[in-house]
Amino acid sequence: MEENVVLMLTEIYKKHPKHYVAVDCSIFGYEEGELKLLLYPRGFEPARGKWSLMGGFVQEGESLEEAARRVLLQTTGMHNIFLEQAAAFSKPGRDAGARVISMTFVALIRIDMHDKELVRESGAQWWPITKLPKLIFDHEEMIGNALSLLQQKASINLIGKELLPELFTLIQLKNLYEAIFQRTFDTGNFRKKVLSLDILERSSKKNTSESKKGAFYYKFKEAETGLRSERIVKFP
Amino acid sequence: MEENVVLMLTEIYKKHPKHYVAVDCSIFGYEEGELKLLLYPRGFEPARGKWSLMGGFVQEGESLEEAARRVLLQTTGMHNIFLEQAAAFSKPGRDAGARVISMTFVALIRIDMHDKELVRESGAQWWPITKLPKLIFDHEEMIGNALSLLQQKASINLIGKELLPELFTLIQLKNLYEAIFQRTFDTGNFRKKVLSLDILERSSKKNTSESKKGAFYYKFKEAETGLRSERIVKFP
DNA sequence: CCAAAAGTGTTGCTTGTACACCCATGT
DNA sequence: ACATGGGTGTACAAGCAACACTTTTGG
Repeated sequence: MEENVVLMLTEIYKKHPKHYVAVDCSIFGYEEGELKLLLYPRGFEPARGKWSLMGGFVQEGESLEEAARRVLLQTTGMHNIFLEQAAAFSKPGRDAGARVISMTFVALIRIDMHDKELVRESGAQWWPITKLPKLIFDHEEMIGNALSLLQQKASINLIGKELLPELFTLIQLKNLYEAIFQRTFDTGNFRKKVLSLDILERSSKKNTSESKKGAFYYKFKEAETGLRSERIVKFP
Repeated sequence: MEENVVLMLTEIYKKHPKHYVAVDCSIFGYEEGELKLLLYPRGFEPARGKWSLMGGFVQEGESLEEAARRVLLQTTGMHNIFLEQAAAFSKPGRDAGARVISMTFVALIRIDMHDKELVRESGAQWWPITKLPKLIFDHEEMIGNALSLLQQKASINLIGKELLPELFTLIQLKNLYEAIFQRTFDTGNFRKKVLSLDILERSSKKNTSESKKGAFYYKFKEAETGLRSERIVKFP
């Protein structure tokens, strides 16, 4: 009897096809004043060796997020990466190898924290967002979408915690924002805006390597888990 | 030889499991001053008869968007519905019947345009967003997410074209926004803001049914395909 | 006439933007 | 001493929010 019910249960599902489901991660980092993206050469046919986003297939017992975290751990060696769903790409012909539905994620990591060995082994490289190589399939569209989302997010939440080192100067933060939005911001106005949010804390240390006068290091306050969301910069 | 290559191609994919993929649509409409959602009683086990979002399984040759449009056509009789991806729900245990990965969509429709017969046949009903019934699985979370997205969108793009009749008064538009954000807006300020966008056109007709004085009907200008995006209301 | 909704105007406050200017210091 | 980036101050414009006021018309 119990078996019978189970049979009926699965019956309706069985009428429908199953699909390969993958995740692809746009991994953003910030280094040398540039916003960068971690890309790797695809390891299998078709399009082996071509540049692509980090990705992987979703397994039986895992959610999309878990699959994305697994991929990130494998390629960067990091846990606890900031991760957010972006969009699904599902056109039947999008992957030349098979019908694959792919969910994209935006990941933000601190370049100074990741496992450089692991990355080197896989042949992955950091590419400045302004000079990306040609990518497989629809990965360029994925990146465009991911960048829009990052801009969207950065315009209403102060980001930086995820991309900058523990301590950073306001100028570095401004440079990050300039890299994300590909435009300049007024120094004074940017400072005022950011400090008015009251989520940064000035440390006593100064960065003397980038200027003669030296700039105070700041860090994100502990408790503030980004709960407040206010417009940081006008966007678009 | 050719066969051999194809074999190799598919080999790597074959190592991975396939999944049921579904779409679930949060169908919003606006009627009698209330924002409403179209729900229907689930037609099969498990949870047969319980309220749920309109959904369906993704078939072989169709994208997620196409699947969503198919579902919408089947249930409302309408083509060309405004549709936007929301989020993916993929926790392994989320569907009691089988492991199903579901992509949610936000659909906006004009209640006056849909096929009421078709809706009645399926047993579907329009529920005010403020008084929803209990829903299956994680559909309540899906709706919460969809509503946030709708608010997000409405805060930077003037919506209304998708939800209101061809001709509408500014008061009706304000009521729509009040229904979406569950708060009131100042009449004068709302008018000024909306008209300053210069995307509405005043018709010569007046609506005399809702007031003694009568209110001018407006409509969206033709060419303006919503390309401009400006903050309409502060959100949050 | 007057209640009620439509529509306009005024005012003060907050925010954004441009830009001038002072500060500290290594060379 | 001065060039260089760090940091502050000011002044005007734009945007926002609150609310008073005028208009129209059916009952």
